Amino acid sequence: MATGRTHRPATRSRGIPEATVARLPLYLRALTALSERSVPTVSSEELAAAAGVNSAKLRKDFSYLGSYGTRGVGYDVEYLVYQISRELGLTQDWPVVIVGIGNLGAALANYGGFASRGFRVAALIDADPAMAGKPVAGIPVQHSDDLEKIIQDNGVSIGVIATPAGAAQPVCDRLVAAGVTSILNFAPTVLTVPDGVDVRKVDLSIELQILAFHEQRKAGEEAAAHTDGSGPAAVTRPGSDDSADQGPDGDVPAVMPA
Amino acid sequence: MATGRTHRPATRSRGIPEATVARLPLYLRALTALSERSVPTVSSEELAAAAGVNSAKLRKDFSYLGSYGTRGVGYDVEYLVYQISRELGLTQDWPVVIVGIGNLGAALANYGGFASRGFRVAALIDADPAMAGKPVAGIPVQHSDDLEKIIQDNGVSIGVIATPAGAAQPVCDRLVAAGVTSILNFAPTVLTVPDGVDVRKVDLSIELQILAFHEQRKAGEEAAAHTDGSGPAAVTRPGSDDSADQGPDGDVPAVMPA
DNA sequence: TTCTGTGAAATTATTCACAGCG
DNA sequence: CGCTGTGAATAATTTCACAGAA
Repeated sequence: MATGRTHRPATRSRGIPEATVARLPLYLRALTALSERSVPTVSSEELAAAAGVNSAKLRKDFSYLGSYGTRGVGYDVEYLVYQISRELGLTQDWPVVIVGIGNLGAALANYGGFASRGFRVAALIDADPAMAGKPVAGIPVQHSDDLEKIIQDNGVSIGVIATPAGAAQPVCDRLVAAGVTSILNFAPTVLTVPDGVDVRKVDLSIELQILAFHEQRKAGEEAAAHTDGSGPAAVTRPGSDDSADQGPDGDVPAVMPA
Repeated sequence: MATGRTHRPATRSRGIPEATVARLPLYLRALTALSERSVPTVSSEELAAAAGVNSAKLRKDFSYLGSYGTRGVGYDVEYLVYQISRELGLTQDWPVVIVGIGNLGAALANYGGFASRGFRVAALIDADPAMAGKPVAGIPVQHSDDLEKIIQDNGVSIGVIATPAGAAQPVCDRLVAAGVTSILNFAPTVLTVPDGVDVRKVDLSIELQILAFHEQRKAGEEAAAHTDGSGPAAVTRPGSDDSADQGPDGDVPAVMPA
């Protein structure tokens, strides 16, 4: 468990449910687009469509922030942009460090949307001495020996880990020791952090595996038989003797008939 | 939901809750690590710790798959690896295309974990003619004119979109028209897809914004005043006159006193 | 009349706690 | 005994549906 004992949901801040918090950026993006098109007001229905949620959910979400709409009219775009930005803490500037400047780290450094709203790449850090000084996205890479100093000098509280899996936990520990309290982890590892540190994870292969699950289900729906037989055929139940390992599809009854 | 009208949860397949499905890859990774260390069995407690969840949840999750454990002992690592792999559809091979070979697309193509388990990068596609033929991660980039043919020739059902935001929806439409039914979207856009197509989204700036929210909350907890004043100061409520706009922090009353 | 804001109901997810198998 | 599997209890989230402001 990333956090030790479940203390407080660690999430229900000011009463805004975590699920709502996770959608605020979505609304904000849709609103920003409207703002750029100089659209003055928007209804919950329209905004919900733009954000890909349903309007009841959106209204409920907004109700946690306050009563920012006008009945019969909708929401003032600019005003709502500001309110959500403030709620998300984007009216201030967050210096961020990226640790691990490989393919992915470099891509992140170059990612425009990164810097766009409230976030600023304060430093790029890599363990490879050969990288040191080399500019990536216009920012010179610094060696990880100086990690602590970089964090402190820049007042960084958000760190992005894009190292290989093996390096992630040590890097995480150093970041946390140096004062980082929020971590975005791209390495395929479960990070252990002390209480009070937030970790969010972005994991490509997990997302693909979830898609594969649903994909398989779809396939099994139309063609009930697709038994491939190519799996590790010799796998047997440890305790029990044999029983039928069923094919990969949908609604077939038993899997382990005792 | 990216899908228009909510039809069917699109998610509750074979009765396995979506939240459980989302954790199976986590368990699988932890189990694979154990397997590589030749650990024969593992208790729910140990495995849960390795996966970063609590053991009751893990047991409940596994109970949806069947009774794969042995009371008093634990779970057979190899057997469970196989069962979860099969459940996730990873005993078969999923050809994947990546569309948009910029920084991120290239990083994805190079990402090892991608190919590692059940997934194979069947093709890289980019709209830039200058990219065509250039190998990335050992795979020659193909031009997007041939997208449909590539999908069909390779029997691709999973597509990864790593294009700029503006190109994402058109690319998505073409992928879907060509037969792709699962999409992993890295572009910061809400994709609209027909019913039956699954979309998962990976969005760096959304993750950062969620972290910023919690970060701000932490800051507000110790120092109630951090009023920056740098926000769009001139923003006023559209309809109403004043009323109490509540402030950004925890439980402290007002910060935006009209 | 239109569209927000929100109680209440429905659904989904998590956690508890313990019966019972090995 | 130890540890799984699971009903039952609790919590979180989503959806419904409608009162009421503009």
